[in-house]
Amino acid sequence: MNDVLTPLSKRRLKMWIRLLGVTRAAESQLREFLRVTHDTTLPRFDVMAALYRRREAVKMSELSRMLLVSNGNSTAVVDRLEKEGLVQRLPSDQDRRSIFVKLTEEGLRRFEILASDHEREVDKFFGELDEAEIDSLTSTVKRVNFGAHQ
Amino acid sequence: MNDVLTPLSKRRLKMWIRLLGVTRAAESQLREFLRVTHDTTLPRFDVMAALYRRREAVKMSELSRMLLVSNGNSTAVVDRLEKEGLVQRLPSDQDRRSIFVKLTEEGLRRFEILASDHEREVDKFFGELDEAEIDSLTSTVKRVNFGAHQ
DNA sequence: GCTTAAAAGTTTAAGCTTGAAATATTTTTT
DNA sequence: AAAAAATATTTCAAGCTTAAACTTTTAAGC
Repeated sequence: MNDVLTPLSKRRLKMWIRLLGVTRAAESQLREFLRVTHDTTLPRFDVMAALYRRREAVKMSELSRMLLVSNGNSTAVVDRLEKEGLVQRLPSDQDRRSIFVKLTEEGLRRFEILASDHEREVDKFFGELDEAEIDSLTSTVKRVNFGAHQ
Repeated sequence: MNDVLTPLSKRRLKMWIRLLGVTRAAESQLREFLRVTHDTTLPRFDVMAALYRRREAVKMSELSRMLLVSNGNSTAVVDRLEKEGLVQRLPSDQDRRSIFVKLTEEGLRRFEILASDHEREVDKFFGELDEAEIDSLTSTVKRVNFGAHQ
């Protein structure tokens, strides 16, 4: 199964398939969790998390870059969060093309609860992995990120 | 950065965020590749790959299970592949509720080309990783899969 | 200053995805 | 055998996602 005779490219492929499987399973569990216990979705959580991390207003385009999604996508998700009163758009003084987004008071409050529950859920999913495995996986994956993609 | 004082749950969270980032970047590159050079999509590729792996007709419900997607999702993607003449539905003799799907001749031909190009693209994306890293990552991820999820 | 190019965001059409409801069939219970 | 429960798939509405087209604004080159 871990055949040293198997070409490297095939092993990379198998790795990718595994990786994709785990990621989808985790996303599925988190989506279900967010839906059932917090009546929200993963994309909305992701946007709120990105805004929370910065703690300051973020430009729409920067948000898209942070989340690796298209601009149109950010627009749609932010639209919904705005309708729910969790984020607000702010025009820029410097550049009238730009629009900043930030969490509202309510959004901030909600996210902090959300985040700790989310962390617990992630912890549950990856509970099998010990310290060494976590750190090794993190650093390996980090190396892939540094490979100049696109 | 790799702080041993950081609680395990926080490190699991960081790992998950990294993992998600890499997976999305890879999916994005593969999607682009499939679109530009083969005029197809990742979900269609995934369905064809699942059917190819079995080499035999697969029940709709089994297909959904293999891909970790909902039944409605499989129905939609298979609909499109069927319209393109790449897969066909076959009613079951045993159980008139069940429907089998399989690649057509044309679908088989197309997939074999697709698959080798896809493998090359995956290889390109994960090119940074050496043998040891690949195998370590694969086995770690495999361990997560075995944790009785859901 | 004027023209052209570039950048920021939104809109649009098409496809993907989900969970829930609906349909049809089979199996189990009574 | 009839009723009830379970299973297999599809349909539906809503939301997510993308690439491409479009609008507005800014920057660069002349």
